[in-house]
Amino acid sequence: MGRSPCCDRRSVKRGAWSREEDAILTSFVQRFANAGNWMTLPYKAGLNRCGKSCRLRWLNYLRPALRHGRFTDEEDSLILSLYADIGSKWSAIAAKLPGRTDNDVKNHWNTKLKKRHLLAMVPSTTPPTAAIDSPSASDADESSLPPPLDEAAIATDDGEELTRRSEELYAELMGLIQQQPMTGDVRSSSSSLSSSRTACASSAGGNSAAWPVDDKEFLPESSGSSTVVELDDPCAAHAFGAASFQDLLASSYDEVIGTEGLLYY
DNA sequence: AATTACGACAACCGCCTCTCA
DNA sequence: TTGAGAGGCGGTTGTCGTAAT
Repeated sequence: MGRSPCCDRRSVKRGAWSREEDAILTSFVQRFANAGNWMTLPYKAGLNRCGKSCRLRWLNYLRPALRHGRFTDEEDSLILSLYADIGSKWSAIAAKLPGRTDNDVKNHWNTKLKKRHLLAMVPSTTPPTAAIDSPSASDADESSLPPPLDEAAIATDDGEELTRRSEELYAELMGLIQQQPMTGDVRSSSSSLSSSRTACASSAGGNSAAWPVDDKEFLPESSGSSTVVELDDPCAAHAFGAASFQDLLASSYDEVIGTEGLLYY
């Protein structure tokens, strides 16, 4: 009550993310990973989305090293155990499950494990038949099996493919940018980048929290390479001048990808 | 074949906490 | 010390696919 929303809901897009949006967000976050601000990201990247929505999309779905798909028996057991200990602290529980997000764990709990938990709370007067245990039994049977090959392959391939294609696009994009006249002296020296970073950080309201991808495991190896260090600047999109990240993507659309679509396959 | 019920999960909402000027 | 802004988190809702009737 009386609390202003973080963004104007009428002017930002809501609902399911398109593949193009995913690609833009992934490329942007991976490239400008060292510092940044979720609230200004949509503007910088040219995404018509709320910053919080971008953050959520990245953390819960696009972030590398995430594991999608069914939970294993061991994961189920761990969740049940941790829930008994600490309750619905989903972020804390998820922290114990590599590759899982709090949203994943929460959803899994609400759809499956809650029932199992409630059944376990039922006094043992009810016979522990296979039927009673069936959610766990059947689930255990299922979850103890490896995921269906195609499903696992799809999940893995999608993630890797997205990263790979993002890398490719970015490389192409950077090539085009190198050829474009810059409105500012962005590339001239690392010192100018430093000043750009400082200026941007202050202009962003001083709250310059790093992207949550400072964890090295989430970054592609190439992102730490010396060839891209100069561009790992959260203000680089601004420093590009009038062109937002998406503008640049769009301008290079035909040259890089052709007219078939951006990154999606 | 059509309809309904249900499971799975992505996304949103709003409150709380933290950081910084 | 305090207020504003941003991030984090848990609860909830919406949507889609599929199984059951």
